[in-house]
Amino acid sequence: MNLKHSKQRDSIKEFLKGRKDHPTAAVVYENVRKTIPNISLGTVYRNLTLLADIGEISRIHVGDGVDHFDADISPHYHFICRECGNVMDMDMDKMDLEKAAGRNFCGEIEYHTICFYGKCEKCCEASIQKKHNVTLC
Amino acid sequence: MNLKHSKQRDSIKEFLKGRKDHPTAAVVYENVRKTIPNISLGTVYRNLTLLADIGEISRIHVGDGVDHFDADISPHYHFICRECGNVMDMDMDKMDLEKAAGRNFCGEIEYHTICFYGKCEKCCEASIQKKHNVTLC
DNA sequence: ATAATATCAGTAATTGTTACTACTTTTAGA
DNA sequence: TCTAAAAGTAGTAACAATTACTGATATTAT
Repeated sequence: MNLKHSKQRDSIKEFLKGRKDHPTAAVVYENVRKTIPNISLGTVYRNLTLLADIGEISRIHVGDGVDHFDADISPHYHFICRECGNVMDMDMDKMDLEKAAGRNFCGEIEYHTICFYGKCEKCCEASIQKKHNVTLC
Repeated sequence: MNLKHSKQRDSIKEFLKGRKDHPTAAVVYENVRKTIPNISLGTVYRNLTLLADIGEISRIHVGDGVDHFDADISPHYHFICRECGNVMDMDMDKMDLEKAAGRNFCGEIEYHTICFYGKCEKCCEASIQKKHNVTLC
């Protein structure tokens, strides 16, 4: 393997592993800067791309125009709140859809993604509070 | 409704309706230009966004960094060829996944998308031809 | 008709991401 | 443990997709 060690890449990977949300490159940059103040945004992008390419992290497209990254590479699905934009994991098994999909399809299906969209728990509570003008404890 | 009529918007909608693939804004622009030569790319973007917002078309994110648009707003899933980048419809029923997903989730699920990724029929054939150095009829 | 306003063309600005360049680290081998 | 090749880096410029702005035009209700 022609990969060399770098503390920048380590920090990026470590930061991602400590998060359960799905940060963007900009968020990774802002946070890794706390330990490596002069790290470059380009370095963050390059290493996120590299880590995703070699399969150590995964890149998530949720439709907000920004790439998100996830240290959890086990197969799972995502939920995106249309209110606050948060990306969270869905606690459900991965579906065996590819066999069903392949019945009417002549190419080769390699993998699939599912995104659920709606309003997350927090935003649901917030809108109830707003509607009834009360504060839940 | 504070919507006024415009031939630009009509052309955009009509072009989209005549396509079974899922063109990008740039492709829409290039084609609508054949009937309205001095239409602006900004107008295409604005109207695609407007039509998507009012639900007359849908915007598709497949992860290639470019937005695709689809005049077919009936619920269905997509396949994206990782070789040629084509976006096509999957001929399968929409799954009832939201009930299952909601069991361990406290927010409100409004809709979901599924994207299958792999190699399309054409690209499969092309790679077989390349491997065996033959031309299929 | 005409006034109000949605829409337009053209262009500038913004945003997320990638490429480039000269300098710095890492690491395998003498 | 030197040393030099290769990978990595910071900083910045470039890029591509998209959006915002501006003054002009088209549509529609009255």
